[in-house]
Amino acid sequence: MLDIQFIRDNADVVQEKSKQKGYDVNIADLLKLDAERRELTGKIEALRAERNQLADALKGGNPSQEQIERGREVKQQVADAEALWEPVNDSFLTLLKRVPNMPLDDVPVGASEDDNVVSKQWGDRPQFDFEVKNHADIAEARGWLDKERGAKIAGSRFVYLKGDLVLLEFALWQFAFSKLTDEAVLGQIIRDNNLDVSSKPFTPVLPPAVAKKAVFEATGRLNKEEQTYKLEDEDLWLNASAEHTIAPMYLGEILAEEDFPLRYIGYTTAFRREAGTYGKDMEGIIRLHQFNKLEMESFNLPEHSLQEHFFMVAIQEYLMQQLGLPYQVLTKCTADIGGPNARGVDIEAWLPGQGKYRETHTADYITDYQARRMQTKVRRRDGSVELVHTNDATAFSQRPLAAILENYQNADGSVRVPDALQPYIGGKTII
RNA sequence: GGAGAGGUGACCGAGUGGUUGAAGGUAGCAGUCUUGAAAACUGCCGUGCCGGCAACGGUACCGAGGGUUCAAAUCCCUCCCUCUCCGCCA
Repeated sequence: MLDIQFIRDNADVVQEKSKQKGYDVNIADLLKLDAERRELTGKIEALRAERNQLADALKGGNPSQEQIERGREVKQQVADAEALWEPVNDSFLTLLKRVPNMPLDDVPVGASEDDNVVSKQWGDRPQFDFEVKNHADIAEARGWLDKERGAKIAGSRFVYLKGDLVLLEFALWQFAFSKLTDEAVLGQIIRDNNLDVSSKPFTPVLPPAVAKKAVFEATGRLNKEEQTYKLEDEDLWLNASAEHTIAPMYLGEILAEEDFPLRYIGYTTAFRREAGTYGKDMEGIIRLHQFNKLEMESFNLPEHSLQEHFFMVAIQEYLMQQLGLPYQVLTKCTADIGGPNARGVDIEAWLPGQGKYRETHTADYITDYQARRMQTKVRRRDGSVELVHTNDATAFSQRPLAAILENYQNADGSVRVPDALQPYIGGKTII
């Protein structure tokens, strides 16, 4: 959520930029509620001050009947004032939370994902002298993907992944873990991209796969009920990304400046209901209800967070380059970056079997928007306290597996293993 | 699942109705001393919101939410969590 003081001081900008992101919020209404809330707060605090003074005067004990009567009277007045304040406060908070983060100036203004800007393309698309297949056909032919039995057990969009594809997936995780925990590798990425960030390695983490509703709400990620699975009879929701359970790790905490940046590389199985997307992107493993993902999440000092964002994108590119997968980088437009984001980048891998680029990575630049609700702060060396910045980005999901199958396919239906993954799959060169 | 103990500031830890926003200690910051450092000593040292240029004032917060009372960290209720022992189990 945004700082209300910032909204008061920049009402026009906030209104305009919210509109650019496609958010229908009325800043004038919000400020009216804000003023009303402040006025009522003032009244309540004045009454409380009176109550406290009264109690203070009676500290010795033995209050007179008259004093007790007066105390009751003030108490009732406080209660009445609070009853007026509460609905105003609720409306105020509801509206405030609805105001999206402000996009940076370099974010293209757009109305839909069609207005995202391709900022870079890398790699040569492979040429084939046979009819290329998509990853689903390749995988099903090899017995690596069983959708029918997955559906029998758990419903559509749940699958069995089997055989060498499973080994390839774990090779992908191991590959990423080993690079992101290697300070020398990170240092090289930083130098190659002229970045000004720490080379502190990422800490691997296996977070809880579920969280309480209040925690999900605090992350500001709108995990609407139609998108998120809930456990029956429990106040627990299944995560839709490791980010959802790693970001709130320091909920309500004040961290020491010298510990920054705090970098995590977390693995979870994620669950998404994907309501409203049936018939869209259904092939293979592209949009399943259950998938595995390795996610980068870091907590940063405000002055370092933008560089950290670029660093995460650079890491994503490095990983894709190591795999030899052609990709393009998208600077997402205002309509597509999402409410909490000030900037967003997608990476799309080339899928020859489909003849198009498909999203495999996202990088989110969130400033303090998420930290404000989570109340995750840093105590600076001078003793002052301020909100941290959070950054997150995909390291790998399972989608790059689809890209590997399609880009590295052979005429006989086998698949060459990218050089970078071979050490992590027992030295195999072909599966 | 059963029995018991407990959740207080960055950390440890006092505090069972009013003079406690909270003793004491650690860490941190500033200083004295020292060639320098350490030690010792002195002072400062929670967060949010409202008002104020500021000094400061008001208010809220002692796991969360309710309640009792003129007055709650302290009493009552519900929930969450942690620890110990027993049971069960990957």
